[in-house]
Amino acid sequence: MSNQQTGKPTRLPREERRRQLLSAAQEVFVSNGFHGAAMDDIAEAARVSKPVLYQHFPGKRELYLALLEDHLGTLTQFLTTALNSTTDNKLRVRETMRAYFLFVAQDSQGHRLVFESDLTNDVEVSALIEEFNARFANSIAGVIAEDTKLSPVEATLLGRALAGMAQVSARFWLETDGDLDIDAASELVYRLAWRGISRFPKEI
Amino acid sequence: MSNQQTGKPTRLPREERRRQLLSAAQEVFVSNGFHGAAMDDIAEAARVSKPVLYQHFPGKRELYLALLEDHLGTLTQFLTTALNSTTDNKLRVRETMRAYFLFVAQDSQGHRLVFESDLTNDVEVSALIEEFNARFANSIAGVIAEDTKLSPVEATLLGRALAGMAQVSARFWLETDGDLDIDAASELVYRLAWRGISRFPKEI
DNA sequence: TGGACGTATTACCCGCGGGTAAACTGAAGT
DNA sequence: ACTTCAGTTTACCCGCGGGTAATACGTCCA
Repeated sequence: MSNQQTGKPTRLPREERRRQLLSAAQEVFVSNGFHGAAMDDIAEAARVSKPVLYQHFPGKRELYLALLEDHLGTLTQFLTTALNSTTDNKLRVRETMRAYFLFVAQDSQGHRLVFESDLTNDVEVSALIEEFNARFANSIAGVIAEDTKLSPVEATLLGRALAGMAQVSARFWLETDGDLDIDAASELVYRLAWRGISRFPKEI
Repeated sequence: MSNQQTGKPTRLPREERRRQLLSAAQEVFVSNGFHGAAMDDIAEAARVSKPVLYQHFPGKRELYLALLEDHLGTLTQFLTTALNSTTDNKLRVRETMRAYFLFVAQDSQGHRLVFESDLTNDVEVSALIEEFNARFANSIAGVIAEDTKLSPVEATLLGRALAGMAQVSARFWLETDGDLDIDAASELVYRLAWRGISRFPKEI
């Protein structure tokens, strides 16, 4: 493996190289999954030899984890921004739904690592994802508890339900791009969610 | 590897052996995932030597697919029964949600293969799952379209959203068993869903 | 100018695990 | 009893892929 198709090794400052490696790994992991991605593939995608990879990351797993944490951080930021953008619960739900759609629509395809990981048997991976889901669902549960008289346990279940709704619908929407623009889609799902939870305790 | 801890090989009629192998494979796949499961593990779990496995299934992949199709079939049956159990859409949604919870609560843990597969990069696996999701979401979309004036595209998105809600909340509920019994949990999520979709086109 | 350190590379190791060849065994048919 | 054949086992192959020596190259600083 030569660094450029036919060229000499290009030397890069450590941080820059690291970013490049992460970006190459991202692509390969996204299109092949963790198990389908070979370290050789990633090295090749980065136009670098394998040991370079191991100078920056102790192993494949850690490389993957670095990316996963990265994207979970981004998504968390999207969501907290949305949640804090207003004090009106209705608008809060609307903005949060929109944030989900925006995250999924990012060109990095980071959502695939988060929501379609094929490394779910790794305890650390599943812990990271579960921790994120728990935090997010609990935020929603808080909003629900505020507007209804449901018990914490019940509110948490509904929080998970709505989080799942957001995640699944956003991913589906992305696949069918063109049919519905992002605003129309997220607005629709938001309305579904809001109608579902608002004034919940009352009949029908 | 001897067939019984300390015993001689036990000979079994073909069909019976096949069922036993499937059941052993099920356990191993469920607890280790596809990639974490070695054919040796499965053979050992079935108290059988590896070539026996290959007499019944051409390969690991096919063994996995057999199980996956099996569980998707079961779930499909649960759902169609629920969908056909009434003509009242409200009750239909309720029964369908309940069916989802019942499926997840089965002791076979089959839902893990379906909803937490780590073989999503395999085209056939993802096609099977996607086909199922599409069918189910479209059924819901039909119910929605019947009760609202949404376009097919919009109804489909909401169908996916509700399907995702059912799936995610049922799985979450299973993890926290004890807090809420299955009827209370599925009832709660059903109400969330039904409030969300019923009379959708009207404001708020 | 030269050596020291960080950056790369080539070339290799080796274990895990999917898959198989060949031989063994025991029950059923003649 | 002898054959036969399905069901089973032992013992092996071998490639993929994660991970690692050992080494070369450049650049900065004394």
